[in-house]
Amino acid sequence: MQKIYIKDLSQHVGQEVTLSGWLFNKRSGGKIKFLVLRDGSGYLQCVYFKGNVSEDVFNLADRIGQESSIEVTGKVKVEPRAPGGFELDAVNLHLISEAHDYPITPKDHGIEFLMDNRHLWLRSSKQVAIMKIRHRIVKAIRDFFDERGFTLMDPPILTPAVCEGTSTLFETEYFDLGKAYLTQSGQLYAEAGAMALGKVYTFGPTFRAEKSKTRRHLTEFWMVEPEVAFNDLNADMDLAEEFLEYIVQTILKEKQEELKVLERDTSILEKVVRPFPRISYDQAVEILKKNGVDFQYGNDLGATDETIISNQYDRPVMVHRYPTAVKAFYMKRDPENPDLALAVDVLAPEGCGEIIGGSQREDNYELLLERIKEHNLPQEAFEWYLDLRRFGSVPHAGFGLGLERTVGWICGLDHVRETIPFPRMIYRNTP
RNA sequence: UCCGCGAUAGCUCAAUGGUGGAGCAUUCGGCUGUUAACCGAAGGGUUGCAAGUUCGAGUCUUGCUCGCGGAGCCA
Repeated sequence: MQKIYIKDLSQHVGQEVTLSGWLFNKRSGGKIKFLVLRDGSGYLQCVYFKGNVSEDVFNLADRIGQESSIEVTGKVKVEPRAPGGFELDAVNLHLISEAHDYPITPKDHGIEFLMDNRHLWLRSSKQVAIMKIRHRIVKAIRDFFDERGFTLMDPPILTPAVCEGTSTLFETEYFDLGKAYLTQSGQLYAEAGAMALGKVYTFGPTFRAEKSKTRRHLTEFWMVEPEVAFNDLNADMDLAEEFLEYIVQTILKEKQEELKVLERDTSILEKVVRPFPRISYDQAVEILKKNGVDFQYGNDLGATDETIISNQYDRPVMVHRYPTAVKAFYMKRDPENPDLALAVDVLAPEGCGEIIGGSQREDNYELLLERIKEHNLPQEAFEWYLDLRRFGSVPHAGFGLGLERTVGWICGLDHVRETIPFPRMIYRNTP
């Protein structure tokens, strides 16, 4: 028999079909049982009338517990009273594996309990919706760059130490070569790729051993990092803007059902269209001062500062030209004011904070070497990176987008821990 | 790392320093249209760990452990 999934039931109205899945919920009358089946593609209410099935089947329907795996057979009918609009008039029930005392009941649970049971929590309808949206965002990201002539280029996960200090890097032994570290970013490798292929993007997991305990931080998260030869900061911002619009509009178009499960207010997402406001760091500081924040010029924007700024707008806001002191060594200085870096952060609305950080890169050999020395970085570790400026250096720019923060924003979640199947955080690395 | 809050039944929570309860879940019974179904009954406890105050501690004090919220940190 052909395998049928719940999402395709509209094509089988009036037919007798068999579906397999798990018992999601059960309600019963004396001679009627409502078994809600889930199969990963949807939910289906199956009705067992005492007179329509054998006594064994009816007793089985009465007995099995939540999350028992089953195979149901019956006739598909349109039924406005059933969730989803379709119902199965069941004639048979086959038990695959019986379950009892499933810990996650259809009532409220605390976050600690749910996180301890993350492997089971993933079966809940909201978690299923989040995972489907995450998947679609990943596809939208790849489609966007693939359709625009970018080449996906995977950077290494294991890297030598190249950043300032090792306190935020996860460390591991690497044969006779000493220590290796889990990557924090594929950017420097993406720059090498851009010099080879013009337009590249990296997309993979990155790791930060920061002792951050906030709703926006994971120790292991996914980042997509495009890098484009001959782009300047403005072109970088154009790309970021088009990219975010594409992702949000794609999800709005294709994932309405999941957004509804998540009770997401989509009117906010509908406003995410170009152009996004672009303000300089100096203008951002003015906004903070107008809102009564005692902000020290030259500092980086804190979480609450970002919220105040993004609340001024109904769509993502791009803040550019930060003081060089708070930004990375490889960012190019603004030729009109060497105290500023040609950097941009994109802040998502609704207090979600930074989801993109990018910059035009320093392409001058001498200036880059100077910055490496200023930051007390080991020059020998950067010789390969300096080579990119020795041999055919060009202006180039790129950015990094945090996948989990983006998923959290689009899904309207208040914590990134639900945006990845098995989150890794400072105080949790199980299950 | 800092500030704040918390830990009581499988889960979510209640309990004036004086006999530890409820809802859900589980088990049993009832119900032919339920929508987190409903109705009736039963079982279920080393109140996170250790010490202290007290005639008496789930409740007050101290320490520890674990977690949660926030901050800092965060190319």
